[in-house]
Amino acid sequence: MHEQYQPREIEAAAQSLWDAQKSFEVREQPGKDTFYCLSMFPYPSGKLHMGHVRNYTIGDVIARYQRMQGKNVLQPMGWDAFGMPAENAAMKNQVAPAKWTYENIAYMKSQLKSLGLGIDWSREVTTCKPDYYRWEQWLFTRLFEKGVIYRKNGTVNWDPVDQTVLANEQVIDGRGWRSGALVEKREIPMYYFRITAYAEELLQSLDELTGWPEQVKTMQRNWIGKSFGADIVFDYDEASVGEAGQLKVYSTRPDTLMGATYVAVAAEHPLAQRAAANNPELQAFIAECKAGSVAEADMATMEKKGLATGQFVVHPLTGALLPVFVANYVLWGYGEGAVMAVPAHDERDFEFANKYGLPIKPVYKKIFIKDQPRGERNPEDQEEHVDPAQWQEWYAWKEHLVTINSGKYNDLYFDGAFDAIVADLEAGDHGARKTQFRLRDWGISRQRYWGCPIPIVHCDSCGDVPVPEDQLPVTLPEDVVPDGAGSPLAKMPEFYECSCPKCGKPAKRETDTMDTFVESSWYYARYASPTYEQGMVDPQAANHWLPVDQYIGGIEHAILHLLYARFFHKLMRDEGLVSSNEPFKNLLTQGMVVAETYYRPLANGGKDWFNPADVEVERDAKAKVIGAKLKSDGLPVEIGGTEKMSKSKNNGVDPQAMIDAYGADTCRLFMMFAAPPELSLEWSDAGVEGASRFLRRVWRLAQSHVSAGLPGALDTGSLNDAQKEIRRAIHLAIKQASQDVGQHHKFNTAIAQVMTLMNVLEKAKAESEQDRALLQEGLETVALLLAPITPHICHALWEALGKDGLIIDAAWPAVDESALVQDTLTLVVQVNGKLRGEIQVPAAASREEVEATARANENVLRFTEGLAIRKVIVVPGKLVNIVAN
RNA sequence: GCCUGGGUGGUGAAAUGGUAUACACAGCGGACUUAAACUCCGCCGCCGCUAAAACGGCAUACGGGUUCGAGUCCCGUCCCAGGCACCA
Repeated sequence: MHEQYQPREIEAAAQSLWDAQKSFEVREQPGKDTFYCLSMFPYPSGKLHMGHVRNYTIGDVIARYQRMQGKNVLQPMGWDAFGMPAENAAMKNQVAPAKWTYENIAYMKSQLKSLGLGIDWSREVTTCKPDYYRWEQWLFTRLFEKGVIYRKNGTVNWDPVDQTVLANEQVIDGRGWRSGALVEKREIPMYYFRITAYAEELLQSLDELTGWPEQVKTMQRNWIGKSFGADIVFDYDEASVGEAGQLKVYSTRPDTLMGATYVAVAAEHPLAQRAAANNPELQAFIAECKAGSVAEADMATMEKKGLATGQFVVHPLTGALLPVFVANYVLWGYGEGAVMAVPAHDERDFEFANKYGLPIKPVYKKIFIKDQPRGERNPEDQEEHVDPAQWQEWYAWKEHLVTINSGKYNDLYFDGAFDAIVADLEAGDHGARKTQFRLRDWGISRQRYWGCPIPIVHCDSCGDVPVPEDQLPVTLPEDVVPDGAGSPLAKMPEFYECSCPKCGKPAKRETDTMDTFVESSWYYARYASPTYEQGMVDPQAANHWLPVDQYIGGIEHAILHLLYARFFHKLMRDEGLVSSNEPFKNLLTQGMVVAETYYRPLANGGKDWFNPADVEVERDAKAKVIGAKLKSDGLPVEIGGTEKMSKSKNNGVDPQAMIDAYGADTCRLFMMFAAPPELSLEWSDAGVEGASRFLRRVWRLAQSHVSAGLPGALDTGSLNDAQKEIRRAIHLAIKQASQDVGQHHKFNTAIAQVMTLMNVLEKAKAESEQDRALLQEGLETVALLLAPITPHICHALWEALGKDGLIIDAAWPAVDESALVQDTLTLVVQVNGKLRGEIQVPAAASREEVEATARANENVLRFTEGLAIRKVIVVPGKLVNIVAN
């Protein structure tokens, strides 16, 4: 064993041994428990960033821990290789996206290997390769024939200068990112996955996902957004509209229909179009509604504007005429493209009504009633105006709402009003109860080059014809450099000119590609049989490994990716490819990696961002940060706060520099120790130094222990008190680290336990053979507990400690409960909840004995003097609280 | 705007409703060293009292509430972050 800790040599040796022995290549082993540990695969953007390192370290720790539990562990890796950044890089550097992507993959793969991840590289999957996407195209054609995929118009951001469709990200303050032109909304035909047909199941089966964070399930539930309401039909007022007809709206609040004072329609709605025909003002407003991006955040934060059409519709219950407005916040393509407005009970409608002087008619009032089942009015009910202070004391009185100003529907609670009004609408054929979802069908057409071609041929005679299986894949040419104006494929006759698979006549191939979320929706299943050529997945292999036991990835994927993957799994299930209902049994969502930002304001109002590595932080005597200056010129810079590491803020720290300087183990240890996985992690150079220091301490202790020769076996029956304390520390660490790693994935506290154990072991005597045998047990424990986190150093320690076999094949240590037993316990004593002293009691002491000892405590007597003791609360093993006044 | 989280020392953080600040980092003091690095030892929330301690008071974003006891549960407010369907 070398005297100094030399991470470079140790890590290279361990990694080449694992490589040579194919230690992490797995195959199906019937009868052995499987554990499929999956981290979200990276987009090959160039080099690894800190988020990747964190994500894959967490996954690797879990995978290695499960292996030590005796499981057959599958941990694969691949590349989410299609996407926009490759096209942007291509335009900037005049390189084809394919070349750029493959070079990035090669470099990032070498980086991942240097981290020492226990990955089965024989299963590597790359989504931009035809042997992967051909199966995506195959499934597409099956689903198209089944009607799960269909074509309709959708709204996109249109850059009128570049003549191209823009992603939401490419629209900055309503303008195209390259041209600077004002963006418009435009309708184009697109293909859609009918995800809404699975809305109910996607909602219901969230309940089965007991291994998912509640937070993520709540977000998905709200996203799917099941609501109970009614369609409500308003007849056109023929005099003002000029023709007969009906306007349909959906509302979750038909109970407030009596308070509706106007209706609002989208700019594209037929009523709006008709009214605009000879109304230039309305035409201008409709044009204005088309400006801006399609992003919902933009729509929701923009100023709510509207314009009266001069048209009216008839209230289905009262016969009153309600004015029809065109409003920019009503979206065509969401529901009916029209809403009824109840200003008294909806904040947005209230604001709008005030702005345009529309009537506001309340149909509910507050009452306070004695708490009892809803629907039963109590003769003692209080009408409004109960003093809130008084009300809080009368806890039995609860606030409820009952209808007013609603004619025959007066004096009802929500349910009663809802039912009565919907019943009348149904009877009058002007509405119907309806359950609706907020979830919309998934539009997957992209007018881009670097994506999976949509396998459809457009034939003048036969319509949209899916490409037959024997003509798949539709291969994407890999030597194209896009120019940012429209889709390159649409300008390549050699790509789109073809003949109809049905009738053989000349036809045109679809030139749109698929949303890259499609590839990432099923890669986890392909890993089970990555080279299978007879189908999308080998059902036998897929069912052996799936569902994924542990999925790990960023919280930013809580909705879209995770919902699409769940949807795809159900599609594959319904194709007979997999037998499970859900793809991911347990989910761990990691927080972001953030770092401080530094900048200097520029004359043009912008900011010049400096990398933390180039900045020197100034502190006061108490080490509080008081300023920062640039290392190169020594002049001050502004501190911009901690943010997600990004190119735009120039606060990224390259993980490679850390790996090169300290080694993979230090890097992994720091990442796991700095914060629990779910929290965001702040970058700290000093923290890395600390992690490195700890590993050197472990190495030094092991080295001095081993250099004196390995001791004989430990005799646990003849330990002195000091040795018992040390052995207790060893097994306490095992117990707590096992819980932290195995159950809660709190690697930071598990590491803290091992650090505490190291503090004990370093102070332990190493004189007698028994001392040294105990130290041997302690060091073996440290190596085993750290093995998943810092696998290289532990690999070397295991060998140095004279153990047979590799530590990757060793079992996770077991707790010896007898080592944890204590004779006396320390309890704290409180008086009225305030800490007043400590007492020592025998572990077996009765409640009475504990109470008596507590009451006899000097400080307790001081604080209870002159007071009557009302109550004594004894929490076994913890504390005594004496209540006195 | 809507949905979901978060806010604890100088910093990262810890705490099944039961001793708030474990474990680290930074800082300060000391030992070792020709010197430095490494390493080791000690101190380290704020305030009061004190020669020093003992001791006491106050602190978990802010304001209320429930409880013998609240960082943790409930109500309200503020701030920060993630997502919002074409970034991945």
